[in-house]
Amino acid sequence: MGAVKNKRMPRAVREQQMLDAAVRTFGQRGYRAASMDEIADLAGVSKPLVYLYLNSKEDLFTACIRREAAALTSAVRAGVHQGLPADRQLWEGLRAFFTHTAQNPDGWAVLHLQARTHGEPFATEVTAMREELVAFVTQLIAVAAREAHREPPPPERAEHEVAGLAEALVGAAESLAAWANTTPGVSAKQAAATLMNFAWAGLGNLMDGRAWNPPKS
Amino acid sequence: MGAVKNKRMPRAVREQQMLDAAVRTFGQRGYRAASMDEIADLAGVSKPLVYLYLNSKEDLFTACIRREAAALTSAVRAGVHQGLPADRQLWEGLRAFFTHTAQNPDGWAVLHLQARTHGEPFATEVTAMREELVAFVTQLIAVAAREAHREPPPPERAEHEVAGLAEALVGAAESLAAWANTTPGVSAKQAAATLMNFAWAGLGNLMDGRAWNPPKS
Amino acid sequence: MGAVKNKRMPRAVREQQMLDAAVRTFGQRGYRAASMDEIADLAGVSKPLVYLYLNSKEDLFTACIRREAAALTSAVRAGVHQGLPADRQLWEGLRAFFTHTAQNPDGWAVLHLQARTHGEPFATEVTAMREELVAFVTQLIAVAAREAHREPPPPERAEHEVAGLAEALVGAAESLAAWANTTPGVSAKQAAATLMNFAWAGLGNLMDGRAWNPPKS
Amino acid sequence: MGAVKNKRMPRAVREQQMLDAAVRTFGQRGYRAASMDEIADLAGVSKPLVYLYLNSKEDLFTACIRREAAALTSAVRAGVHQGLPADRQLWEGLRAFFTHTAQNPDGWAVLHLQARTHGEPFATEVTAMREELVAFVTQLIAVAAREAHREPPPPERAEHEVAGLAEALVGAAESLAAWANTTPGVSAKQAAATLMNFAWAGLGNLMDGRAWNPPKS
DNA sequence: CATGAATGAGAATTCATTCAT
DNA sequence: AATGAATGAATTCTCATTCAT
Repeated sequence: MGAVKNKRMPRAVREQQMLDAAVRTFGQRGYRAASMDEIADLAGVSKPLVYLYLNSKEDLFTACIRREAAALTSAVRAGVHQGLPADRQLWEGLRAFFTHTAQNPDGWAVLHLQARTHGEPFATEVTAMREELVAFVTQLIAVAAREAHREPPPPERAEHEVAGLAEALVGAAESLAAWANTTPGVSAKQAAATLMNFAWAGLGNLMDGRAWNPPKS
Repeated sequence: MGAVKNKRMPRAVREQQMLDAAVRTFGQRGYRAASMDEIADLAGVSKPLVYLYLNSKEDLFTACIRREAAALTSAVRAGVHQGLPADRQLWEGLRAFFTHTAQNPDGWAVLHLQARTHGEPFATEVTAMREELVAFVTQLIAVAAREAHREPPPPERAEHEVAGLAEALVGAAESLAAWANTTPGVSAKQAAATLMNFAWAGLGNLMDGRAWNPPKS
Repeated sequence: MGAVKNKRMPRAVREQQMLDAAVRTFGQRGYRAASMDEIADLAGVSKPLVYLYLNSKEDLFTACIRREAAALTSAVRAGVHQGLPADRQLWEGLRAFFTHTAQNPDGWAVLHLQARTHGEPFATEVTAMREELVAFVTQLIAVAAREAHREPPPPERAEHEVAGLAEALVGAAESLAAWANTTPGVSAKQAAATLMNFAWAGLGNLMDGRAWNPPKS
Repeated sequence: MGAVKNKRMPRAVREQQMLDAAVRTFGQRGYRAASMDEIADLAGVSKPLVYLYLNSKEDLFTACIRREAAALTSAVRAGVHQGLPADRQLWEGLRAFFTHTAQNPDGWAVLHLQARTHGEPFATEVTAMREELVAFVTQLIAVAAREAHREPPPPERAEHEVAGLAEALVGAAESLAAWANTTPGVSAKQAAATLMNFAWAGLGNLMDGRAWNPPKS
């Protein structure tokens, strides 16, 4: 069982305990495999109470997604200090992102794996967060362009490219994180640096129009 | 329902029909949410036949993973022609990758999302495929370095850097593919181009020693 | 259907109802042929409740065995009054045994037939009860020998002979009980008398050294 | 797999192979737990052939019972030589019985455990065999009475008593056999002698009217 | 605020049995 | 004489969800 079975706690506290238990369970077992029984047990309450506060499994999962998404985006925002040069801002953002996800593996699993793997009510929830992060990167690019005294790329063209870039970055980051964790002699910081390098060069090229051009065929 | 109704087919054929149905169902619903009933229905056979040929849900899922992994790696291999310059080879590989995943969205969902989201028997299956792709990319990077007549960096340092790059590239490709599949208006070729651009610049920079260096803090 | 319909009973009560239904069903149909559906119906509850309280078919069967074994051994013990002469004690024990098995034919079928017919988790359960009965009989035989003021045979030889007799007696009682239960016109008392007669004569002969000796061949 | 998969054998041979496999499987797994698949496999034939020759699981089981019952009764008859004194005949009969059942544990399990544990079509089958054995013992008692120049007990009274005795004997024999098998220092022959003693003394008493009488209570 | 008691609906898996060849 | 292909009908077990207190 999880928390000590304290009787009579204010609702807000109980709800957080439930969400803690739910995030942990969903993250480790997956949405379908997680059972309300296990979650209630882990939270140290009875099942009916979970239903009373959070309505249904679907709603509970949604609540998890929202809480974890909010936590992640604020962690990233909190890590970045306006006024720094753009590359430094990107670096700090990446670092905050990696730190937070590493410290909340279950929350990250919920956001990245479970929420995307289980159909429509949930995928939409994550999209909001994703868009927020993309917006943040987009803005950084604008800043970088200004610093370089260059015109930012026309928004239309940029949109897809930046979104794709964000996807690529997250995927690369995940891969690198897993790889760094399992390869001796590679530190998290080194992995982050590799990624930053990768990203910064790519960004630079894109903004300069110095693109690699596909052959005709 | 899927195949034309029923009637006495040789085992090999039936098995493929079942795998087709299973990949589709697993890819769309997820491992847990997919029911053997639905799969059997979609394959146009009765459930017992599915069990007779493929033993269990777990085995069926594993068979799906293996088939799709094999299909993907051969598609990539088939796309690449030895003898071309390295950038061209990378481009062809990426294109083959994105094309294949775009044409087999369910298969890709099985490999990228479902197999990784559902515990141990399955995650290991995908690892093999992943390693094959990483090895392929690693080798391409080596070729590229040779072509550029540049001095290879001291082996120790290089090894990790190249491996990290390969990991990052594959991870980025995986994420991008999923994104391209679910984002209307993004073609496989565009996705490939985005990534290629991104990657090539990063590769170039790194090989030139023009690396971005993390601040001290 | 068994109990009066349904409605909110304390767990202990429900569990006994379930065990009643299970013993009846297992005893009549056999372990494999009995279905959890039928048991739940007979108990007047839904299947999930049976699983909630008793875990699995195997556990349910084990619980039946234990309950019936305990009931039988206490019935036998309760029937015997210390201080009586040995033949009288044996007689009371046998009577209690046959009476109890006659009144609980399903329980006896579970113990004697089903538990022994269905593999390892169960056979072991019955062994404990059996050993208790054998110990009880063994001790009675010793008492009888003392009462007869006869020289006990040299311990080494005696030990095996007494143990063998006790085994034989218990086995005979077990078979007779099953037979009496299924043969009309045979009362528990008659069965007990037949066996007592049989046993007492054999015991007397053996203790007098009037043994039947196998031919050489 | 059992027999080498010989093609094209005459029906009679195949049938015996099937019955061999069936007896083994039924004896070890029990009637319900034995699957036609396993039996067919063990016999080295396809399932449809089993159905072609033996119709159904029920019929197959019945055929097993009949074959094993016949084998057991003829073994006992063959062991006994008319003309010997009655005690000697009983001894030989017991010996033949123990020998045969020890050498055919699966067949004996089918007859003694499975057939009696699984409802009506089968129980009746065994009854025939049982009656034959009881008749054999009854006749021996008559012989013994004649030898002792005593009147045999009036048939009516005898019937139940003798049947009960037969039951008790079988039960005792089984117990002893199991006990002898698991207790070091006890040979099968000793066990048989213990039983013979037990039985012979009991028989003598019964025929003499020297019965142990239950108290009034 | 909190829970013990209870269930409808569905999940995976197995099995005896039949057809068409 | 023999079999590969196929299924209807159970069976065990799980789960999200609700009452009554």
